[in-house]
Amino acid sequence: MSVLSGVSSEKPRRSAHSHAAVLRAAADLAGRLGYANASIEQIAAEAGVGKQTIYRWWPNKAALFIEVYRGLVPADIVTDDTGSLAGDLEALLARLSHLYCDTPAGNILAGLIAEAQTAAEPADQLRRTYVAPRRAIIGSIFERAAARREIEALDDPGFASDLISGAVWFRLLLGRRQLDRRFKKRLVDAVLQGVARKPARAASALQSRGRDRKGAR
Amino acid sequence: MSVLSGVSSEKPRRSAHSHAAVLRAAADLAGRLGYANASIEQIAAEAGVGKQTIYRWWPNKAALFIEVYRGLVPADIVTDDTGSLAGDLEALLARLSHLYCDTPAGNILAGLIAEAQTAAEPADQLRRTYVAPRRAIIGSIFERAAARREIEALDDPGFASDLISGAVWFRLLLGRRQLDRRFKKRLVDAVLQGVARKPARAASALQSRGRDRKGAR
Amino acid sequence: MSVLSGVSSEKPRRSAHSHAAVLRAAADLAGRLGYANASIEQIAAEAGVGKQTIYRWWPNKAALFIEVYRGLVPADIVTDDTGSLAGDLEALLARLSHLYCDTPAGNILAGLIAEAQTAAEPADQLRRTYVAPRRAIIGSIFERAAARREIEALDDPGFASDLISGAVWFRLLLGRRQLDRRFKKRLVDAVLQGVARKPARAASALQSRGRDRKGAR
Amino acid sequence: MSVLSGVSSEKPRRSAHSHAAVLRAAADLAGRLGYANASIEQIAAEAGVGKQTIYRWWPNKAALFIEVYRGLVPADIVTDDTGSLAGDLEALLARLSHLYCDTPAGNILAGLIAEAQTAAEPADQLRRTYVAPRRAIIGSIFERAAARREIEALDDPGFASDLISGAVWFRLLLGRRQLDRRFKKRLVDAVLQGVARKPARAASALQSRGRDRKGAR
DNA sequence: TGGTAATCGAGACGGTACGTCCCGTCTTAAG
DNA sequence: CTTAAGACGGGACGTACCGTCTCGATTACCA
Repeated sequence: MSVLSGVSSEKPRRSAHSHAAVLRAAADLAGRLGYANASIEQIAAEAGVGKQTIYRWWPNKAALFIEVYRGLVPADIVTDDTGSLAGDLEALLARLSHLYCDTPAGNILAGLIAEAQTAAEPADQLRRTYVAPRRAIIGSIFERAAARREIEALDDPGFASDLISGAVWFRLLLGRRQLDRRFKKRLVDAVLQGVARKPARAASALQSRGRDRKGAR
Repeated sequence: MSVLSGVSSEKPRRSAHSHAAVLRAAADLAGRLGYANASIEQIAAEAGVGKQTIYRWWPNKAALFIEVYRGLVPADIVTDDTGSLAGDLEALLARLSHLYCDTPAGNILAGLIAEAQTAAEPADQLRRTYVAPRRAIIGSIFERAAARREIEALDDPGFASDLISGAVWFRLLLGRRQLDRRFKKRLVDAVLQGVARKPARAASALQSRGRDRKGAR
Repeated sequence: MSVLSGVSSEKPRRSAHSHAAVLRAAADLAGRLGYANASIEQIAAEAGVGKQTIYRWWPNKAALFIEVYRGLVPADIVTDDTGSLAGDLEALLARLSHLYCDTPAGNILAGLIAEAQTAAEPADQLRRTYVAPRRAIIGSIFERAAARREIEALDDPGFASDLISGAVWFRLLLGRRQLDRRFKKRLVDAVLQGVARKPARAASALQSRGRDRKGAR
Repeated sequence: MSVLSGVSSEKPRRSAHSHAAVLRAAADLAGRLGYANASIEQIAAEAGVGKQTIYRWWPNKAALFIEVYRGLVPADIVTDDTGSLAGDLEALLARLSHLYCDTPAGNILAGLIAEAQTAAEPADQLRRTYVAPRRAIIGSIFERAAARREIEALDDPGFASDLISGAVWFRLLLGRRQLDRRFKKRLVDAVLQGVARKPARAASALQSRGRDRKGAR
């Protein structure tokens, strides 16, 4: 079962058709014009829907686009087990790169984060929709690694997640809009050595990394 | 001399007073209402300035706020040498925390990044005003550490900078709006172990901090 | 039996209760907000009725309010014989004054007339509901006067009616919203001398009136 | 000097062109669709003007249309002296008939009167723009007649005016939208006999008119 | 006496218009 | 010739109603 599912039963949405059309139009326009320039007016027109229908179901633009964002994140962003922590992280980075470069998701997310600076409610929803699932995904990757005794269990998986998310985010939104091979490599390395600890008694593992335990807080 | 200064000689600004008043009003309004809700109209009114005066000197809202942002970053964000890499990073984090939590800088930056997703020119200016100076600062911190032979010189200081900036950014804009002690500690640790390498023969460096290092890659 | 009654057998109205509630709510709202500001939406809400129920029984707002108007005109607006033309006219004016000043009828009528300028169907209905009955009433007053040989029969009673109705209308809708004693006096006088002719051999009639310049009423 | 002139110097209207275009478009649309259906939105569009420009200069639709109405009333509605009261009144009726049948003035006036039932301010303005000038015109006709000793001076010229205006109004707005020859004749007769009094020693006056009881109509 | 159709309230739907805010440009008058 | 002030054409906001359209839930009539 997906981490991001099970959210659709909020209200008795009467017109499933209109609902879908609005989300589609919103994603479209955000892709073409950017979050800020995608007006409710245009979205309504493009969806062939009255403005009121939008305002009926979403309290504000942010709420609408949070649902749009949710729809853009594919279920399979939670990756299969590749057998190694590095492999899992690389697979995730590939999927994030695709999500933010080939869909309007990056643009939308930037707009949402900007809006979240001022309004409290969008901020909360954004944390629930974006931060929490992201931490869940990355957390489970580390759990898997710990389960296969590749590393010890992290005592703050949220931090690891934020480190990765922040780096990706920074690179994509302020850089060249792509995650090059080198960047991905460095990021995986930095995470492996910066936040992960080798398991205590791990003969073979000790050789491969030789990192010791005391002092790293 | 500051890394971020020396940019003011663009045009023969007739009214230095008006210029300052606009920047002050813009910072004020962004602080109170957020970047998106601070309209040129209000800024002009609050500054006691004609709208045209704003449009004369800045091509668009983003350009104005980039200058506002620049003005909010204090010269002393480039810290003195504390004698250790960890110390320097901690000092920087403290200053960033202050900048983004106690001034409208975070709010403005979020708005600018959102705008940069759509428009090319603000994106460029933003990279020049924000990304580049930030990399310069962090780069110089690592250079200092290499000079005192605490670490080897990094072969990609930009990556280290982005890793730190991204993490801070993520935490501040999507989290609790503060960098708690634990987070700062973890981030410094992760950077030290994740991107820095000990110098080949590192006798003196070991002394400079009680932290032991043997075997870190 | 009233001149304006006997119109209710159009359809098998299922819910007499709803029907009445709608008319009541409409009259109420028109009184409080004016014809134009009384929306079908509010009327439905205030009547505790679905909008469809209103649209089912009345083709448009004008039709609804024509029925409301009809309901506001009391049966006894057709006055008893006071014995003289002047007396009958004065009695009518008193009733009209009450109707237009103490009920929303004036407000509604103004709205209906405005609407009738554009739409043909409301115009027709308005003539049937308002102009025709008014002419009938005033016509019968003059007939009564002719029958008692106070005046000769008018050859255009419609004109006399319009003259009176117009004057009342003008005064009420554009003036001080009341018919003062002096106005009523002058109007009756003007009608008596302006449209009525004394009967050819009118000995008795002259007595029955004894009205001349000085001391009328 | 015209009774209805001297009103244009209210504010420093910046764009005389826009001002005229709005009035023209409003008159046009009211003529085509009626007062109620002429929306500010359409007027702005047809005039090639921003909506705000309309709201800037007129507080509401009624105020705008009062100015439109004022512009539709021709200066020469104040007629030359025809030499007799009957002639003057007939000339006025002819002009009113034209005004209300061949221009949107009637439609607009109906809308304004309806609106005046609810709002106080439009009601006042309407009295100033419509009722007062009308009374002035008709009053001066009667004054002229008194001056040439055709009748005695009226002690309530306002009543005479309202009687005429009301009759015309009623006929035009609720009838066949024209003032036929017969109606005009009857109205002039009724006014002459109903509100005007022959002068006490009226030898000359009788000559000047040659009109007496027999033969009228 | 149970079935079935019309009617009921509620209110969602695609729309139009409202009156307001702001955009970026243009005009005016004062200095 | 630059200001502050603010009008201009325009686009979007979020709201109120329009008249039509589904919904179940009564309800009243026929079977």
